[in-house]
Formats: sequence, C-alpha cells, structure tokens
Amino acid sequence: MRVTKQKAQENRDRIVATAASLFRERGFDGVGVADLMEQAGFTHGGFYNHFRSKEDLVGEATIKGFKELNERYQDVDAMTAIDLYISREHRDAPAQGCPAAALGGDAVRQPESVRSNFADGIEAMTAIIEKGLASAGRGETDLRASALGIVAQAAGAIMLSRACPDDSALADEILETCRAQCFSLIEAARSRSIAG
Amino acid sequence: MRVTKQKAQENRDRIVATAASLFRERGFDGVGVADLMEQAGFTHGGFYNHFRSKEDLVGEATIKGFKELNERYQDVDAMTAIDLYISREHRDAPAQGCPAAALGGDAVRQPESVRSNFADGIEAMTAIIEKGLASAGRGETDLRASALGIVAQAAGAIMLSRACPDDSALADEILETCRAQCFSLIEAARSRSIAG
DNA sequence: ACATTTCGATGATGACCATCATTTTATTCG
DNA sequence: CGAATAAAATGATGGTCATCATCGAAATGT
Repeated sequence: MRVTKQKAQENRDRIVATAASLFRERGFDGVGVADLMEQAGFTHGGFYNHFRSKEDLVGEATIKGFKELNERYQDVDAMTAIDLYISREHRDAPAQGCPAAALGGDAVRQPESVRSNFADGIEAMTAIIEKGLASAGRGETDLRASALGIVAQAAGAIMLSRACPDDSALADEILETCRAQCFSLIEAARSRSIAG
Repeated sequence: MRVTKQKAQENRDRIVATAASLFRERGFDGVGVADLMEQAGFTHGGFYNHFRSKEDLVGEATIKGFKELNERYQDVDAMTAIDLYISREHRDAPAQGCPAAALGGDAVRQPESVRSNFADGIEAMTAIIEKGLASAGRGETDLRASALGIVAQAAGAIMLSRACPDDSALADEILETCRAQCFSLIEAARSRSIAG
C-alpha cells in the first residue's frame, strides 16, 4: 500500500538509521538488504524505491553514523571526549559507537564516494578535539596536529581492543594505557598552547 | 592426482600464504574458498583436504600475517620501525602490511580463537617496539605502556589514512602527523628511561 | 471524484558462497 | 609388488546475496 509523503520520509530515515547501526555491528558486507529491511520493519522489496543501490545506502549510513557520534561529542572538553571515547562502554557497543573505529577497515574496500564521507567524518572528529584542546592561551602551536594524533590513537585503541578476545587482559590494558597517554597529549598540547 | 608428502605440505603453505595476502587486501568475507584456491593455483575441491573449515584458515592466515610482519621488524630501532610502518608504502600495500591495521575491524566479527591470534600478534608488535625503545639507560619507567600507545596510534593512522579517498590531502596529513607524533613519543620515553 | 503516481509487498532472477560426495590418480607402506 | 591411502579435480548441494518485475492499494494532483 501507499503511505503518506511524510511517513515515507520517516520510513526512509529509519532504514538509514537501522543500517547505520547494523553496519557498525556486522560490517558493510555482513548486512544483507533483506535482513536490513526486516530489522527496519519492512519487507525487502521496497528498498529500491528509496535507494538506487546498496552502495548508496552505505554512503548515507556512514554520514548518519558520524553525525550521531559528533552530536554526542559536540561542546565537550577534550578530556571528557577521550574519557567517553576510550572506554569499555564504547568498545562493547559498536552499533552506537564511532564509524571510523568500527568500519574504517571496511572503508578501504568501498568506492571513493563512501571514502569521501569517511574523510569528512574524520575531519569533523578532529575539529571537535581541536576545539576542545583550545585553552585560555593563544594557541600558537599546531593544535590540529595534536588533535589528529589523538584521534588516530583513540580509534586505533578501540579497534585493537575489540580485536582481542572477550575478557582478555590485553583488551583492557590497551584502553587504559591509551586513555592515559591521550590525557598526557592533551595536557602537553595545552601547556604548549598557553606558553606559545 | 596424488602428490608427494613434502609437496602437499608446500601446497598447504602456499594456500595459507595466499590467504594471508588476499584477506588483508579484501577482508575475511571478501575472499571465497574457490577464488582463493584458484589464486593459489588449485581448483576449489582440495581445500577441505587441508583445512576443516574456512574459519580454520582464517586463524592460520592471521598468524602467518603477523609472523611475516614481525620478521620484517625484528631487530630494528623503534624510530626505523615507525618510519617503515607509518608510510605511504605500507598504506598502499595492505596485502603485505600489518594484519592489525588491515583486518582489526574484521576481527571483531570472528570467533574467539581467531581473536586470540590477533591478541598474540598485537602483543608481539608491542614487544618489538618496547625492545626498540630500550636505550642505554636503565629503563625505570613503563616502556610497555609507551609501546602500546605507539602501536595503537600507528595502526589507527594506517587504517584512517586508507579510509580516505585516494590522493586525499587528509590521508597524507594523517600519516605525516602521526609519524611525527610517534617520533616525539619515542624520544620522550627514552629520555624518561635514561633519567629514571 | 477520477486519473496518476508511488510506496510497499510478493516473488523471481542469476550470481555467488561454504561445504561435501565422488572419482581419479599417484604415493606410501607392508 | 600390491593394498591402503591420500591429494587434487569434478560436480552437486542448499543457502544467501543484490537486484529487478510486477502488483495491489492508497495518497496525491487536478
């Protein structure tokens, strides 16, 4: 049956949101169109009324995932951001977590259009950390470089910690060690910024 | 036809080596048994004479991948290791590169047995960096913590750089920035080690 | 109110996939 | 040498996948 124009848009949004979660949990290749549609509350057939291909959806879901993440980290201190990001809670809930950490490895095998969305997402994450790094000081030094390094270490930490077995000592050690090291990097960037 | 016992072992090794490369290039799910066997120079049927399941091969290929990597980094200075690891050459040749960076994201969806191999590989990488960090000094401080942070940042950098579009400015910026930051971390760890 | 459009459901398509049974062929072991 | 064995090839199985054609029904535009 047909459905109201607004309702159709809501349905479309729900498909994208469901995909954004499922992809982070199972990978781009781990989610079939039929399975996805069922999780969103539909049968498989309607999919191609909304998207030209699965690849299109992958691109949209990537944007959606980064948007969810960055809204949650908007306007928080860099220390708080790292405390939230490099945490067991984040590691153990990939479906609601960072797309870069969950799907960065999958992204390599995606077309340029999708990878372009990843670059935008990484750029946005970096900007958030950089903003959270800016202290009362003048910010002479390259805060962006510090932010980029912190983002790489944080995403790497979550990915590596997830790759370890459940309840592995190493998995937790990676998290704790990298959190502490990122805290140091934040402090160092700030003191350089004030001094500069 | 049947084949000499030694030849059969060589064939098996070749399948594992081919898998180790192909998996890093296309992901665990991106390589089918038939395709893999063909790349190794066989037809698909013989696969199950060598392995009980594809999952078994995934585990073995992971070990093989880390072994290849760690042999290449054995006995090198930490600076040199990072210079080799965080490089365009490494980023652009995933099939010969680090399994953690290429397959860490895929590992989450693998059984514990495979993840256990990943933990061993990460442990080995960390040990190599830690050893390369030890200077003439007494090594009072926690070099392992520094090494783990460096490994996380390095793997994260390669993963994120690969996720960006080809010829993207961000992709190269990630590499250069993280290499410089890892160099600083190495220097810092060493001076603390000497002072301690 | 009626014709048109379009959302969503049903079902089919052809291509892959992992896995296994069978056969052929050659080696290994007694 | 002969019997048992095992590696590799061939071919089939049942499952899943992305994509598409079709159709019913309801909302939209006139």
